[in-house]
Amino acid sequence: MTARRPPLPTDAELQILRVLWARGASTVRAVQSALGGAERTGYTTVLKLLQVMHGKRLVRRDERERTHIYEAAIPAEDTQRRLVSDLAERAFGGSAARLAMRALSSAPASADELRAVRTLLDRLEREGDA
Amino acid sequence: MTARRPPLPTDAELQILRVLWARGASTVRAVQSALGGAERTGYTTVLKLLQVMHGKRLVRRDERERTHIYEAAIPAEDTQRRLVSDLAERAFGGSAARLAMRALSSAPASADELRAVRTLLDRLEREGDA
DNA sequence: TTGCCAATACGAAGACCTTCGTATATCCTG
DNA sequence: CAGGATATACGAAGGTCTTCGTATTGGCAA
Repeated sequence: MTARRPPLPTDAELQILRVLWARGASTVRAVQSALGGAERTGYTTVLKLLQVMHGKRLVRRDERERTHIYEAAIPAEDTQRRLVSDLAERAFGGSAARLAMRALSSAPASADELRAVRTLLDRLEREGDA
Repeated sequence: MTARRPPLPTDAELQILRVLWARGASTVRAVQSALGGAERTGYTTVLKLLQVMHGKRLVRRDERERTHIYEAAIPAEDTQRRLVSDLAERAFGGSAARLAMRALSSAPASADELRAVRTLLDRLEREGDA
């Protein structure tokens, strides 16, 4: 059997992953600061979360130094894809396209973003033809 | 103050809402059957869920007859929009457009669906110009 | 060396979700 | 009218998630 893919991150876990994706490998302390400091989240809370995430293989950990360094085990793109698929499954009968349309029509997107979507669409239709 | 909007549905709640959206107002028994019968979900489980959802105002209930009739309190479109916004917030820095792109590039969409997305895009860009 | 600060590990509390058992009421059939 | 089937109500168990307190260890400065 191959190494299992980790489960989808929970809410608090996703918050931490966002920090790790943005900052790259980080200490617990750095993650905690990025989350808004002690006002928002206690240090041991972040630590515990990272430990749990390590158990789930959502993050990797470098323990060579006393102060451990954590980094996301899975790129943002992959995780985002899986989150979207999950939502499509749960709320859109499995159709990611319907989900995408709901997303586009729900929030006002900038002209730049709309252009980017169109470019992507062009590419997808070309590939579909091929 | 105006009537509060209900919270986002949980997983099991969403499953039930999907039945109510598809079938319209239904009895507990009908929902349970639609979910795959007793093999999949016990009757009292569905009942309890609907009672909880009623408490959260996710569903409305007609109690005039002994056998209550439940219906979704919020249309599928609205709830889907809120679910998408929530995910955009949690995993895409608030950008629904980036979420849409991830959705489109993650799952193969049919040509029909791609056309529909393009049409929607046309409309959005027109409205943006206006 | 002693004592302090910072880090990790661990456990447990409290919240929410899902599931189901049981109690009770109501209806219908014979 | 009695008995069974079917309905609702309620409580509680078991799971997961998030939070934090406390214990312990390692390093460093005076």
